[in-house]
Amino acid sequence: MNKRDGAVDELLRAVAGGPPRADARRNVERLVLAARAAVAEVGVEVTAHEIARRAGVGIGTFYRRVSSREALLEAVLGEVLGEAAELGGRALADPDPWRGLETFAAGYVRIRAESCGIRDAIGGACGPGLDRILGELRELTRRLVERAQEAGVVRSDVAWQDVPFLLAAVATGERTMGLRAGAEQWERNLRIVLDGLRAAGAASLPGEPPA
Amino acid sequence: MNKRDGAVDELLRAVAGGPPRADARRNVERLVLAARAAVAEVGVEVTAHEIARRAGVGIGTFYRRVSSREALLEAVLGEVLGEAAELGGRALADPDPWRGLETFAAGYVRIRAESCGIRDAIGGACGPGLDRILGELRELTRRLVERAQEAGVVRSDVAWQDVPFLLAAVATGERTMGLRAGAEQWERNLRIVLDGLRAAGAASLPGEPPA
Amino acid sequence: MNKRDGAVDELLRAVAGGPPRADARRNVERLVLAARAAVAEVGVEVTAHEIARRAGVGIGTFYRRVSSREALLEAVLGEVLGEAAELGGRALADPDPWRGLETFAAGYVRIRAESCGIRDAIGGACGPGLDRILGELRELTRRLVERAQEAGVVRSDVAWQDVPFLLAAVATGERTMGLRAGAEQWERNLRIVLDGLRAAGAASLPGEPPA
Amino acid sequence: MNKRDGAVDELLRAVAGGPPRADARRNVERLVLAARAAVAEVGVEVTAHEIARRAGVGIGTFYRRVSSREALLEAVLGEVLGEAAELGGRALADPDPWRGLETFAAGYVRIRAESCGIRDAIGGACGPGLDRILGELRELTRRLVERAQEAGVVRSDVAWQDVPFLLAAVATGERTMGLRAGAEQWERNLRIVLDGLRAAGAASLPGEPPA
DNA sequence: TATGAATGAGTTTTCATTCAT
DNA sequence: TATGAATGAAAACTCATTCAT
Repeated sequence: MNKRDGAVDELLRAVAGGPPRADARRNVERLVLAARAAVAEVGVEVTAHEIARRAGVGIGTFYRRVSSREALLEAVLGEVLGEAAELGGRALADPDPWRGLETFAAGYVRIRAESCGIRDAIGGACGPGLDRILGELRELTRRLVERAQEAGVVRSDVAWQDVPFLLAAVATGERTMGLRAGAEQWERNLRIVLDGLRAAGAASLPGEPPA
Repeated sequence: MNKRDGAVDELLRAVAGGPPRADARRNVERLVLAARAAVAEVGVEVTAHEIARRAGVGIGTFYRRVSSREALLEAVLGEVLGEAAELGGRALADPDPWRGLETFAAGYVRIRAESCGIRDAIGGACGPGLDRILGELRELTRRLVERAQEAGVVRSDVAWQDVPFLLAAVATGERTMGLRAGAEQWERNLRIVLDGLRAAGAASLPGEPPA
Repeated sequence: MNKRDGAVDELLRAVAGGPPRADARRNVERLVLAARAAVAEVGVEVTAHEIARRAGVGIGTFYRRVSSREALLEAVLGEVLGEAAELGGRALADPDPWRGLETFAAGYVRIRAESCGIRDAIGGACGPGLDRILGELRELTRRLVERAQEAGVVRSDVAWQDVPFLLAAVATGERTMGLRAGAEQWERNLRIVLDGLRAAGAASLPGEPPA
Repeated sequence: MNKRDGAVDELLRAVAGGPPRADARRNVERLVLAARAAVAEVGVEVTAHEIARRAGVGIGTFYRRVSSREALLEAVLGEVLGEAAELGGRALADPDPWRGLETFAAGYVRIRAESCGIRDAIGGACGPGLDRILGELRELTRRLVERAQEAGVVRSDVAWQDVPFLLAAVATGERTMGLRAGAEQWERNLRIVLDGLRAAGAASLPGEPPA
């Protein structure tokens, strides 16, 4: 049972009392996978029936395993965040503080963009199931940013809490102001943001860092 | 009748032949106002009934005045964009190219944030009613950015088309990674982005600018 | 005020106390005319607004003059029936009993077909406003048929009350069984029916004539 | 599963992949039955809710089983036409050409009258689901009429395509010209029409037969 | 008086969720 | 247990009719 199964386990625990049967686990896995693909393809508004169909299970099984459509989406989110945390761990292992931050930023943005529809929900009013992974992710972000600041490659007026918001911002929608984004638009955005984060920055930031 | 009534007029024109009656105009205004507030509060998915209720009119009046829920949202968008364009004009009148861009950026982000729910739709598949105002806005953005580049205060590897995407990104959601944004979060984001846009930037941007 | 204004007068009487003003009468006439054209064009399901628009009056005037959409359709019906009765009178003046019946039949079918949508309602649950004209029409039919029977050109086992039903049927819909009717289909139908009515007929009719 | 279940099967096939469950089939049958009765009673304009109520199912089941109100009406039509075609087959098996035609005519009119509201739609712009059965019905009609003409018992100036229109005409409404039809009115009408179709007929028909 | 603005019940349809098979 | 049938509360939108201007 690797780290990324956390979301699946969460769901299984929520229902059963005894140890989950093998087929139950398989169905939950299928549902999470199908939901992720479906969200990526048609957006967060996918219907429960559509997800069940893609997972190859009946709608009855869907609700027996998942308790609600929203709970499943939360589980998908948990998976995505788990991947982001893994990535954060690897980034922290990079001896170069700036490169580590850069790597994490790029990966985080990409992962987030892939689960495009749910991104609005990320960090939103999530159930307690996501608290642990979110906490982990915050801790990783804090360490990556502070290490980079100590190394003098990130300006010191930035708080580590600013970074999640900045990264959340990078993956914009397909279109704005009547313009259509190319495939690399978010990479261009990220470059600007990272350049803005470098030590060079002069004026101090307004307001307080988020809590 | 000031410029910002454009959207209201648009809707009135779509239905009646003669000059619109006072009460009709009042109701359209109420509807646009209510829709804007409702979208800001509960998101683009507000129901027609809810908007009608907030505007204090019957559902029949809603559809008589507005033809469809989507048309009303488009009108709200038109209003928001109109305000942004006004702001852009004033920014271009500022003799300092950097300050002009900065002013526009801050205002644009604020205006956009106020109509938060529709922001995803901005620039999306809008009806022709918005084409004119979007074109105007693009032209303003182009002139503001190119003027700043000619003055050497914005890095030259940025395309003016990047700027709308960067600004669209700045006003992030309330929460991310379990953190809650303070009221000035978008201002902090904007500062970083603007610093990233300054001439100092070294590496050239990847990919192609959006069309 | 000729005979065909009966329907208009009916409506005027239903509302006003004193003698109807000239413009009131003009508006009712317009409404009946517009309703007739509208029904012929788009069917009985025309909306009140559409009729008002075609008549060039407001919807308020519509209801002030007409009391209800249904009442207006009934008035149209009254007009149509009035024309049919006029025709019946002329047919009775024809010295040839068979030719008289034939003329009436053809005209009645044509008139009925023109007000195609309301034909289902003809004779249906009409208000008392139509009773007089319907009675007149029945009397004319009776005399035409009985005169022809006395002259030996219509079989005697037919009751005059059968004829309205036979004629009502002749103007069929545009399509049936996947076939499309030509413009003269009802004339072909009528010819068959008239031939069936001729004295030649052998077997007596089943059941009782309608009351 | 007899022939008359064709319409039910059609609807079931449209939704499910595997073999339909017993309760699903029961509900479709109920819906088709209820729709048929409802149409006969209140006309084609019956609401989906009303049909569902009569069938004793929820509105959700209505749409799960039937896809749309119109599709259900088409299915009802299909059933009716199926019954007519069966009857036509039996009529063709009758060695007496005239009696065969007579039998078919009577049955067709009766069947049609039962689904009185949809009769306007018969042959109208139907979906492809009805094309086959309509074609079958046309072919039967053609053979019945031509056989009778060859036997010299139907006048030769009639085209077989006239017959569907004539039969469509026989089943008139309940009331016309203020008269109320007795139960056998359509039988009386049919007798006249059939007598008109007999070989005796003199004058040739006007216009062209329908295509 | 004529106008047309406002009304809201009613229509078709969708979809999250429950429950019988 | 897995299935998919059934449910019904909305949602968008229409239209006959009333009422303020």
